[in-house]
Amino acid sequence: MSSHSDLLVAQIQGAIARAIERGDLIGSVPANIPLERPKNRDHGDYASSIALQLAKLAGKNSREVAELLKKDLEELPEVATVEIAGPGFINITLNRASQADLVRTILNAESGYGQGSALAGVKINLEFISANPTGPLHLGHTRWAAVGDALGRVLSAAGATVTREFYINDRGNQMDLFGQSVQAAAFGEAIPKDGYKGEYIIDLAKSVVAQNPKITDLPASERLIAFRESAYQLQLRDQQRVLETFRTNFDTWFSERSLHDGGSVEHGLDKLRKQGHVFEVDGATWLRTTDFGDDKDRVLVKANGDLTYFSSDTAYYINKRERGFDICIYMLGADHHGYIHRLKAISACAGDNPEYNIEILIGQLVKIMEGGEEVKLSKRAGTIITLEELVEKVGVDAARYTLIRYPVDTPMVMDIDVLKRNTNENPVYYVQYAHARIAAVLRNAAELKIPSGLENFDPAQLNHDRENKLLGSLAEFPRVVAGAAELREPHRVARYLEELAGVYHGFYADCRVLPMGDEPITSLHSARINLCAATLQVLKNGLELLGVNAPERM
RNA sequence: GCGCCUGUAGCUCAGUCGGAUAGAGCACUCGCCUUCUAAGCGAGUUGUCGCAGGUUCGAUUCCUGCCAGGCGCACCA
Repeated sequence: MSSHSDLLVAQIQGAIARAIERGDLIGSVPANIPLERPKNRDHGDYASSIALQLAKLAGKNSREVAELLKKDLEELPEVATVEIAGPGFINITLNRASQADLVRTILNAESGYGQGSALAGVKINLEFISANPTGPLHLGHTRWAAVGDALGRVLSAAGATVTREFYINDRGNQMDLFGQSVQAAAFGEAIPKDGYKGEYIIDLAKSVVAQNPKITDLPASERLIAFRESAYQLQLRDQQRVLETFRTNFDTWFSERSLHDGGSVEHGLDKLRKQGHVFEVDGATWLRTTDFGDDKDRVLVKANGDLTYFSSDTAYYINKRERGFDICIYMLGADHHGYIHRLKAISACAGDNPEYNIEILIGQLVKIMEGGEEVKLSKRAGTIITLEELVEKVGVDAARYTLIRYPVDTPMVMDIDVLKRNTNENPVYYVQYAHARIAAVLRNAAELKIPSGLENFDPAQLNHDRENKLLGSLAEFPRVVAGAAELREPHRVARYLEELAGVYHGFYADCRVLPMGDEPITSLHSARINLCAATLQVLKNGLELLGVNAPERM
């Protein structure tokens, strides 16, 4: 993916090196050259403020420094003009035809356009949702289902090997309480206090009994376990089914129990002991997480011999690392932000680098508004609205897109009424509409038998301002994907697509693509059709990264 | 008390590495469909980037303090 920006950066670095050799500049060549696409079109296709940074060190006026670099840039065949503006900005305008050649790059790369290699060779474990198998997935899980899945796609696009993992919290008191609740429902008894309520418990009880009618005859001790285990399996399968319809697929469903049954917890404890961060007080076994920024030490084994949930966490982290993952990403809800320090401390206690091997992303809350009021009721779960209910209301595409388009560290409000609307207010339709519109143009072009292959593509034809702007946006895509992966922020892809859709609509309004009436067919028509096809490809690739459909017709 | 997150237009929000005149959508005003999807396009109006300092050529962005809001601080899971 060699882009114009890479080319320009390399040329600027070369120019600086030559200037240093001549003695015009002192110091070394900076590794990072600032190069941006200016908001203002008068500032060229690309602009760099490098001269302002170098001026200090060189003891020269920054405009003088810019002049030193100007000639070298002008030598590039791809560059049309170089201007020095303001305090010393270098504004670069590309040769139109060379910029239009991007269409060729995109159409040849197809779905590969936008893929990069920044994370090549890095094995990432991406853990998200990780709900208890004791009830339906609700709104909080839904945000992660959408964002986590999109992040997985974006990281893969950056070259990483990604494993999506769902940690099943299938151990502990909650499971027992769950079993008791389902059993009580089966016998029509009162749900134990602090037990699970909601219609789904009754449905589960019916399913469990239907599956195994003899369950009610079992002796009490066996019966409770049987209820718990059957209901667990049914509820887990229900979560899997719902996630599948939401287009969120996991590579690994990791059971907390398996950590204990497989000896991973003991193994983890051993490892931490060897690292020297385990101690005993009051009969309990502790991990000295305060050595690494936690505000208090944490108990691994209680005085009564029981293992804490925290012990599972440590064992799980160590297990992930031993499975070969370089980076373990945890996506947690806002109510778990207190876990950041202790999880980082686990990594440090295990002898890893907590700045690299472990990352914790915290997602803030989601609220749903409908008819001007907050929606809280859920028929199924009794309290909070479920993933399935949200999808029933607005569909998978709108739900996924809306959840992804905001940074996760800010609380968000989903307005159901807006999501049902098919207008500009609803960004998912805006982007999808652009895709469908282009698809229609290409269908018509094929029908008119206009030569449209790349062999008929003359980049020099594309010199309208709108075409130029569209090409500029298309060129940004690989950079946007790389940035989204690096910063773990898939919403950047969504925002980019909205901008691209807007730029396309502008082009469409001013640049007629197909011949009118009996107008003769020219190479401009062919060129524009190729530009449309390239835009279609980028919209499609972008939507694919979000797991949102790119419809051919709307 | 300690910790995490947030504060940008009337509303909902973008704005990685500090850059030129801080951007979208909605709302409001006005234009554009007898030929490619008007679910669209164009033009206009809207700001003490929470407050106060600091760092520097330059701060919405980085640092410190304060104010306001959300959330969390178990030998629960």
